Amino acid sequence: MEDKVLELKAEILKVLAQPTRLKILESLRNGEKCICEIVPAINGEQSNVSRHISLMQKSHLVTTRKDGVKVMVNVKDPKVFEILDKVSAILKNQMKEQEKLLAQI
Amino acid sequence: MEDKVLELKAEILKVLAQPTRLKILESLRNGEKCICEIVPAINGEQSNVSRHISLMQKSHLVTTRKDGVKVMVNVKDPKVFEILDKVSAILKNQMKEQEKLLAQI
DNA sequence: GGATTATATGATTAATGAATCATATAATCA
DNA sequence: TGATTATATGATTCATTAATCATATAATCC
Repeated sequence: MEDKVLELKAEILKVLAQPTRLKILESLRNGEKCICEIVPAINGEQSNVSRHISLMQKSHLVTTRKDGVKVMVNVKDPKVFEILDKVSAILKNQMKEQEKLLAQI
Repeated sequence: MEDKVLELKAEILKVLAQPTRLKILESLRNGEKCICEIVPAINGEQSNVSRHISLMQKSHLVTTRKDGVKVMVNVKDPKVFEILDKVSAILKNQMKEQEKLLAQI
């Protein structure tokens, strides 16, 4: 695979690879929310949440639209959630293996 | 979702979110390779490849076994490739949108 | 117009990570 | 044993990034 494509893929993954952004994305599973709803939902700081959403928008993982004073945020491609679910599945498998190892003690 | 779980998910994604590691993983799609094969396959530096593989092993994304002097590397969970494929799919969609925008000019 | 609410952003700090060079360890073979 | 091949690791450098505080912008309502 070409290097540029790999870098683009790495960039997308990098945006996903951050706990606060994962929290924000999880809070958007049920659809659009404004930033003012996301902040309390994830117990975050306004300026920090704003920056993270701006970053995710720049990398085209979320879309935003203005509704009066509010900025409504939505996850653009549901495949994002499929990726997060696959990561969960990998984590679960890892846990199972750990349990097996523990059982041998 | 609990914070600790989100951090674990972010850690897995962080391991994937690096071009050199993506290259290594892609080189392992067809199965086990020793580090000495991976280095030329991705046109990388020996010490760097060694470090990246060690890191992926610590986060349980690859397994390693010794075969004489060689260290054979394998991707542990094929779901990793499914994730990489989903990222590719997202990228392709993004490209398509860009083309649409360009066509409007 | 002034107050309020929602969002954005500059500046700073602290932490993390990738690459590289040099060198160390370790297994194999002649 | 000595040479060779494969891998690991310490030290360094450079770059990136998350969080936070303070403040700025911007829309809405009274």
